[in-house]
Amino acid sequence: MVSLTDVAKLAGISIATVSRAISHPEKLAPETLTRVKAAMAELNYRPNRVARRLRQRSGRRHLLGLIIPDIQNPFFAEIARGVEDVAYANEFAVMLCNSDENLKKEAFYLGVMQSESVDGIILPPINDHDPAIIRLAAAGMPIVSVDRSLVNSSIDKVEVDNRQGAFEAVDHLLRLGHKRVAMIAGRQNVSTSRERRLGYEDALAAHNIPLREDYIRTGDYKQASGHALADELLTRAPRPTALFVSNNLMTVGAMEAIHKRGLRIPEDVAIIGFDDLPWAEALDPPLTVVRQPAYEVGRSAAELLLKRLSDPSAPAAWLRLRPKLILRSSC
Amino acid sequence: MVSLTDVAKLAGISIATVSRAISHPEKLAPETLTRVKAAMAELNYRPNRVARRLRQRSGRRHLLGLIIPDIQNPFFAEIARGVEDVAYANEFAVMLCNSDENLKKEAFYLGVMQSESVDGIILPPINDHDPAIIRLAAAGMPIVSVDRSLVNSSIDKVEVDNRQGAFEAVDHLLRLGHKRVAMIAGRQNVSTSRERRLGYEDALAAHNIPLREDYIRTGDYKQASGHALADELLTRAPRPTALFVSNNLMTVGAMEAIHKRGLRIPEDVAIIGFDDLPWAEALDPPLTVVRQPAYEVGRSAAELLLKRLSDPSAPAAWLRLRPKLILRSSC
DNA sequence: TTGACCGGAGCAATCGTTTGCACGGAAGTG
DNA sequence: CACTTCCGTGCAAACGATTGCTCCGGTCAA
Repeated sequence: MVSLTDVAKLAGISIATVSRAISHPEKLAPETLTRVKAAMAELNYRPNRVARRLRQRSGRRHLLGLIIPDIQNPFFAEIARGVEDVAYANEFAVMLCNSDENLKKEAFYLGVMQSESVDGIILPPINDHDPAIIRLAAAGMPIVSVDRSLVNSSIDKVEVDNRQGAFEAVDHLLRLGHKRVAMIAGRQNVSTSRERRLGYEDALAAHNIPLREDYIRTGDYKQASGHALADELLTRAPRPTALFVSNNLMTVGAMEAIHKRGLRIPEDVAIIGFDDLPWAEALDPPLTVVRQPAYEVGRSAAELLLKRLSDPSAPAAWLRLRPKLILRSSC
Repeated sequence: MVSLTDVAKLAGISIATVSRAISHPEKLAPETLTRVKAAMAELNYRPNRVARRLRQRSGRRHLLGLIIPDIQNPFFAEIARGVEDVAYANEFAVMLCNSDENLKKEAFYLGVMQSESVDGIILPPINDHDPAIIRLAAAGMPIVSVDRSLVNSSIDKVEVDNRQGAFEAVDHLLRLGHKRVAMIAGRQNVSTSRERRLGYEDALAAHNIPLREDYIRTGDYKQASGHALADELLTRAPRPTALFVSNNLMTVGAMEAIHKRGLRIPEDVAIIGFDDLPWAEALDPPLTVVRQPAYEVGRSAAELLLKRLSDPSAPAAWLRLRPKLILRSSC
């Protein structure tokens, strides 16, 4: 690797001046600057990001951390793309890790990121009280929580209006005439799942339909869970005529369960999912969903984080994006 | 951040000894070791990875780079998981970037990785001659190419037997009695696409079916491309009775096109895709595919890279994994 | 003429580790 | 008892950058 020293030697100048040629070019005599630039070009010099990060104060290290539950979930993959695109446009690198919704794993990666001297971290908290995050934020690490939120914390956050989204979904079903709408909910210790459930309840109430507890089943987030819970719900008497499923993978699982029972969608059972899928169009039938603007969530989070770095004392920002109902043919 | 100095002070000892307590504990007097350990625990000391990487020689820096075309493609997401799981099991961090199949972007990220002092890089080359990679490898950077290969280079690689996979797919169609099997191929400047096309030709030849050039269309890798090319192929006279599509996203696009024309799968047109999808089961109809062991590709690549780091002079390894035909209901 | 000021450049400390070398004392050997 | 050997530890030099401070020569105003 070519270092400052090599460039300095070639240009016949001190390394301090070479360094300034990069970060404060206005401080050099024009003639010196061109000489240094020529030397850098000749040697194909590239600053060493590691050394730079070691020396730099926080906020100027050009590295940011992103911890997501699972990169194989298209929702998080889309967030990741949003974050990355903004990051690289600003010459930040991104360090990405998967927590698998596991607090220990998350804590481990938070440690790695600290130890890698990231400028800040973007992540969906695993639950409302995620202690590792709260501690880290209190210690001064810039953090932006996305998707889910932490209770009574004053960190920057980007969320989606889950309650509203769920309301629209269920409202749509009810307007189509469905009277028996069941729900497969997600882990109730994450804010999004709770809000989606509230939205479901709101919609029922708005249509004067009594809430039936046996029409609500709570799972985790995995495909298998959606499959199993749909199976259960479809044995209820009377059988629900529509299903509202709280996340993408569980929706796919639920569709499988419906197909396996030989029921037709939407004739026998209508289904609507939270989160869009890139191939929702090709599913059987094309799936009606509440689409979250995941890319924008990632983009906004990264922008918020960069803003925070340049102004650490600004009040915490709270962005709330609107989801959108996408009608296809499953209802 | 707590540093070696803090621990050293608390333990009443020099930083050199504290450092050795971590990397060469056997060199310390047992009593000293316990004292140091106690101090580290009390202060909750965590070594600074940046400083460590700056000092360490290549191969012991505990960071590896992964450049993939697009994290939103489930195939690459699965590879990424394989890489990450192995990496973190060995206490390596992973730096992940998306090249978008763009040589410039790739070259940029290769630069970033060099500058981040990664120990090695895993990536599918964008094309056969990818100059930036070849140059970097020649300069001594350990590189493992996955999925696709570089011409006449002696770097470690992990591939899938694409020709065999394609053969099995098309052979399956022909055995079912299809006589007119069309193919949507991928970019012919990547090895995998070419091999898949060869496998297609092999199968036709094995069944004594003449190759019709107008039954082959070449696209890129995107959904839209699959859609458009399927549209074209379906206007051929006589119309193909089966489609073999060379990658996952194009397959979804092709399915859309078939549906849009009101044709039924598999009655009017059978379809078989290369690459599995997590929700292939829920597609209309459940999609028969050639499944690549993507997770294993990632895992093996990471293992190969780690092995390479511990033995830089070993001859280049070349792993070839077998894909598997997964029968569902689209044929 | 003198002193203040300024622009441009270099010196050297610093970030947190790792590690070759030196040193001191204890143990072993003849 | 003198000499080597060895073990445990510390000193200090790296790694590659950034940056406060100093220094030097020139300009300008009084």
